[in-house]
Amino acid sequence: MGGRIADIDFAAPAPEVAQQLIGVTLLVDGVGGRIVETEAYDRDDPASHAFSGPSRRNAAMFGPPGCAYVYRSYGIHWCLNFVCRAPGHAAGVLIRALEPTEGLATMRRRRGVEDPRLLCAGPGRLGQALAIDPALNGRALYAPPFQLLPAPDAPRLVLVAGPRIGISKAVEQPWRFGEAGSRYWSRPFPRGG
DNA sequence: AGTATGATTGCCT
DNA sequence: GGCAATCATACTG
Repeated sequence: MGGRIADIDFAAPAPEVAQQLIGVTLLVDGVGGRIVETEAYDRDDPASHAFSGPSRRNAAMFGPPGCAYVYRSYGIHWCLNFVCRAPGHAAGVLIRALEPTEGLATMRRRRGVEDPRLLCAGPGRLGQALAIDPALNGRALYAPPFQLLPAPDAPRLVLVAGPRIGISKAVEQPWRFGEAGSRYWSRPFPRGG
C-alpha cells in the first residue's frame, strides 16, 4: 500500500502514526534502537512548525509522507521527525527517545557519555547519537541510511500518553506517547508509567 | 533592522 | 531550580 513502510501507515493522522511508531526499531547507518517516545504535530496545530505555513525550515513537512524532516533546535541540536498524512498536509511525528540496541559504541563516542540511558533520551541527544544532520532532511525513510524494523511484539505493547514537552501553545493536547515502563524516556510521563 | 522566541541540553548554584 | 549556548524564524517598526 502507498505510504506504508514496515508496519507504519504514514498516511494516517499524526497521533496515530506516533503511536504506531512506539516499539519500532529505527536505525541510521545501522545505529539506533527501539522508539520509546514520540510526539505528534498536526498542520492546524499552534505548537507545530507547520502552523504558520511553508518556510525554508519546514519545507520537508509539506513534502511526501514517509520522509524525514530535520530541523535545528535552539541553534544547537538536530532533531528528527517523520512526515505523515497526505503530501502537503504537513503533519509530523517528532522522535524523542530510543532504547539503544545497535551501535552502542558509536553512540557513546558521538555523545561522549557512557550511560545508555543518556544516549538517546531526548530529541537533541538522539540526533547527536544517530548523527542526524541537514543532509537527511527530506530523505525517504524506506531507503538507506534509514531502516525501520517492525516491533515483533507490537500487539502486546502498552502505551502511555501525556502533554507534549517544551511547547507553550496547545499544551493540553496529549500528543506525547511512550512505551509504558520504559527506562529510556527523555522525561517521566505525568501519571502513567 | 532590531527584537523575541523557541518541538533542548548541560552545567551551575 | 536557574541559565547560557546559538541561530533560524517570526514579528515589530
